[in-house]
Amino acid sequence: MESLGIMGGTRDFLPDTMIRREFVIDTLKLLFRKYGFEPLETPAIERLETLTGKYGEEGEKLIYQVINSGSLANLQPGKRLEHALRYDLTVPLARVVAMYGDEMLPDPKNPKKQLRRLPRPFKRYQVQPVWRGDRPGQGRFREFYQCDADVVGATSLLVEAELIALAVEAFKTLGFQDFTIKINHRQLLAGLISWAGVPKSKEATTLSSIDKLDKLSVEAVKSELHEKGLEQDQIEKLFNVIKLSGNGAELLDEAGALLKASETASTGIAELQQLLGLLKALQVDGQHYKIDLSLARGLDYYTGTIWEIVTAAPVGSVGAGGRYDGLISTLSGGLVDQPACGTSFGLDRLLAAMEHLDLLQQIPRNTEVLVLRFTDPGAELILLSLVCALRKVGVRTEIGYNDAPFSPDGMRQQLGYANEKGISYAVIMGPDEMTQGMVTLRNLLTREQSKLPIVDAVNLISSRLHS
RNA sequence: GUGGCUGUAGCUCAAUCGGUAGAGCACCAGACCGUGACUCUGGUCGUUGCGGGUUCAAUUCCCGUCAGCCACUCCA
Repeated sequence: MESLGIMGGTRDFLPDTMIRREFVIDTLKLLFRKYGFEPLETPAIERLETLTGKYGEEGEKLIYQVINSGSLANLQPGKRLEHALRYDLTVPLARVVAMYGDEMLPDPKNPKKQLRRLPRPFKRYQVQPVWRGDRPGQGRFREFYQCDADVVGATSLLVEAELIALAVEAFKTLGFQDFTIKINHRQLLAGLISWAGVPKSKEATTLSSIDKLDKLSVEAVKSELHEKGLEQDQIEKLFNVIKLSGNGAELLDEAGALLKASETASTGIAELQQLLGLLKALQVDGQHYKIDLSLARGLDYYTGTIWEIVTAAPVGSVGAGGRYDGLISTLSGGLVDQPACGTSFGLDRLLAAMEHLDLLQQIPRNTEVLVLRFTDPGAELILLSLVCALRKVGVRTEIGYNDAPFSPDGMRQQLGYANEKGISYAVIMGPDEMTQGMVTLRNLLTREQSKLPIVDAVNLISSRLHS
C-alpha cells in the first residue's frame, strides 16, 4: 500500500494548495517589482566550497551535500563531495555580487560608455526553494521556499525604511489586518549589553535569552540569565532598558538617556530615531510597526537595524530582516565587501497564518466558467465558438469532456466536475435552449440560474464575473 | 538530538473488559431524473504499517522497526 511516497520533509503541492502558494508569491513579486527590485534565480546546486564555512557549526551540519557526478557508481572512495544544495538565498546573492558585481556591458544608447551589468545598489528579489539536511519536524522541512528582497551596496537607512514599508504593504495586500513589525537595532543591543557590564563572550547567549521574552515571562528570562552566569545587577540593568515602553520616539529618548554613556548604543538609537522619521515620511501606517527592545533575533551577522513580522496567528514570525554590512564580505570569501540589508518572508508560515485567519478563502480557484458539452446535432459548433469567445475576452473557460448527447446523467456528471473543481459558473445548452436561441447561465454557488440570449451571452457573462 | 501520540477498506473513521472487523463517502450494476454532498435497490473492496512475542484466541497486550503528527531545541 505504501509503495509510493516522497522523502520526509518534502512536499507535493497539489493544485488546491498550489493556487494559494502562487497567489502569495505573485503578490510578493508584484510588490518587489513595484519597489524597484529585480528578479534573480540561482542554481539549486552550488559548489560545496561556496557554502562551507558560512553558516557556523550548526548550519554546517545541515548543508545538503550532493554526490559529485550525480551517480553513486562514480563515487570514488576517499574522494570528497564537491557540491551541495543551496542552504539559503543569501550566500548565492553574495556569490553573484562577487562574480558579476564588476561586469560591464556596452551601453546600447552610447557605444563609448559601459553600464554595470548589476546596477549598484543592486536590488534583487529571489523566490526559490532551499534545502536543509535536517530531521523534518513541525513546520520544518528538508525543502522549503524563501522569499527574499535585498539591497546590496547602500548604507542609507532609507533601505530599511523602504523594506519595512514594502512589508507593511505586502501584509495589507494579502489581507492581514492585525500584524506588527517589531524593530530593534543590533548596536543598541550590543551597547546595552556592554553597558550593563556583561562580558562580550556572553553577548550571544544573553541575546538569545532576551529574544525569548515574547514566549517566557520576565522572571523566567531573568533566571535563565542568572543560570548563564550573569550578575544580578547586570540583569537588572538590562531589564531597566528592555522593559521601557511607550511610543517609538519617547521610548528611544528614554533609552538614549540611560545609555548615553555607550557610544555604540547611541549610534543604534540615533539610527532608529532617523528610521522612524523616514517611515513617517513614507506614510507607513504607524500601527503596524513599533520599536521593541526585546527583539534580538539571535543571528550573529546582523550589524544594524533588525526587524521581525508577527501576525495575530500563532505561527511564529512570518518574516524578518535587517542590515548585515559585513556578511557579503564573509560569504564571498573577502572578494567583495559591500553593505547590505534585506528582508525575507517565510512562505510556509505566511500561508499557515493566512489559514488561521481565514484569509485563504478569498483566493478563487482557477476556472471561472464550465461550458457543459453535449453532442446533439448543431450544438457542438455553438458551444465551441462560445468557449472561444469567452476565452478571447479573458474569461478562464473550460469545456466539459462529455462525448454524449444531452442527458440528465451527462448534466449531473459535468456539474459534479464543476463542483469538485470549485468552478463558479456553468453554461448549459440543452435542447430547450437550442430551440430558443438561449443559453442557461448557472451560478454554482447560489444555484441561481437565468437564460441569456446566445448573442450577448459572452458580454453578460464576462461583465457578471468582473462585477 | 530528547519526550508524547498515531498507523484499520481508495478516502474519513469505528470496534465495550483481548474472541479472527464495521459505517459513511467513493466505486460498480440498476431505478428515478433538465441540473452539481438528491432519492431508492443491489454489489465489489481489507493477510487491521511491517517483523517478532505472550495467549486456546490479538485491531486490541508486550518488544522491535518504519512512516506520519504534536510538544521542546533550533530555525525559515
